Amino acid sequence: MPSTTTDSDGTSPGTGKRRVPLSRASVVAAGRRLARDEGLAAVTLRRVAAELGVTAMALYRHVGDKRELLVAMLDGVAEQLVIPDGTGSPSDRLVLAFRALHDHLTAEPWVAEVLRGGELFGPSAARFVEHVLALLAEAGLDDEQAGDAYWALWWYTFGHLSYLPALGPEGRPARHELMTRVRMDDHPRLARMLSRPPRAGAAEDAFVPGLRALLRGLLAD
Amino acid sequence: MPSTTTDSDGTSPGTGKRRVPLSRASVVAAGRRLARDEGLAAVTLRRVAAELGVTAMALYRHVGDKRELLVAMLDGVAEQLVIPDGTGSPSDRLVLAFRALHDHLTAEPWVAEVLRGGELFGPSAARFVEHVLALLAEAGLDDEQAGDAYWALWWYTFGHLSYLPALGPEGRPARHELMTRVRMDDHPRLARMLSRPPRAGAAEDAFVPGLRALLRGLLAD
DNA sequence: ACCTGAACACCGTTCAAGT
DNA sequence: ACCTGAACACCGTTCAAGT
Repeated sequence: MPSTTTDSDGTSPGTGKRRVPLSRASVVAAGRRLARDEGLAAVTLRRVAAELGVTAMALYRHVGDKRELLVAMLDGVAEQLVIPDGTGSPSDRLVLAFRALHDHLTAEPWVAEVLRGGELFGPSAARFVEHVLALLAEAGLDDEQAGDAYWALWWYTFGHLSYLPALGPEGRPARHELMTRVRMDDHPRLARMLSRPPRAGAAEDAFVPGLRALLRGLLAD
Repeated sequence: MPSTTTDSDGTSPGTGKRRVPLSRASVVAAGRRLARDEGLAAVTLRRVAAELGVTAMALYRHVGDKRELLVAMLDGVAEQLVIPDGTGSPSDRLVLAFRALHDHLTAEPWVAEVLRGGELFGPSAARFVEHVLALLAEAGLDDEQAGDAYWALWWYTFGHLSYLPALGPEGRPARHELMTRVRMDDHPRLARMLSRPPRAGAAEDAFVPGLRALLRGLLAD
């Protein structure tokens, strides 16, 4: 019945029978494709299933529930992260690591959204955390200091990723609405900040200086 | 019909007729009460309406749509923020301001969730931004530097607020699940970080030192 | 003017049933 | 073993109808 009524799923269905017999990997891959192409909101079990030419209930045989699907998607991203390293100071190498993380996650914005859902991270992200903790130790921090510093760096990075949409072109209407509702006479500096032409990639360019500033403060005794 | 079948709304309904004739303010107040007591997920138009002894559709006369309700709730919180100030250095006064913001928002965790939805903030938050920008200027930053510094401070604060649930007792199951799935032999430092007894209020206590570190880096020429 | 009832197009999830 | 159909208990939102 739905095969004749639905017409908005232009990819795999239409070929009639499925080639591959539906595995956990294919479900997760379909989820990632959907998230990348149409945003996290498009990742519903029904949509993912449709993408695979199958009903939503068939997915439960492979993923448990939706949360598990999202975590699996997350872990796929973490797995693909390449952590660059160098021969400079621990601080320089930390900048390198976090910039790589930042760029990697910026390329797939839905990841920040899932992380906001409360997930710490998948197992594959452990590599990154371990790498950062080792560099912080090399810089002279003890276990507890390194732990706190790791979280500070992550909060900064995560906050940045979360606010990219609001600062980018997508956030224009919200910023405009705000400017009309705030009495700008009483807030001259805010008015200047909001009205300043948002130079291309300003938010991205601001990330590294802020990161360096945070590191300078964290690593200073 | 629903007045006899529903029995889970213990507050206003049950008194029979409503006292107050349903205003925008009462709708927003009901939303905040619900968010505070049962979390943001409980704030559905149907639940808010039930709380007021009314149908969901009645709300549309007063709030436009759900997003508008959430922004109005947000603005109520911002309005109640008291920004303390002192006579110390700009840096100390910035710590004072952000700590007040942090404590205020920690008390109502749903706010961070709404902000994650992409809202910059409501008009009432303009006071805070203006205050911070003025202090950054006093510390010697020009408009552009102050703008970047403001965002760095906000990213840090927002990231912290977003991760509080994951680090607190609520996040225990997720942390535990993670520890079982990661090969901890390969990640000794991560293992130590996750297994360390999370001292009471560790995340809260880590906020201010990280904030000071960030400020030190941002205000250094 | 203000509110309601019924409906629409969605969700995640369960469960008995098919092959 | 693997998938489907139908159903349940929800969402936000629209629209004609009531008072």
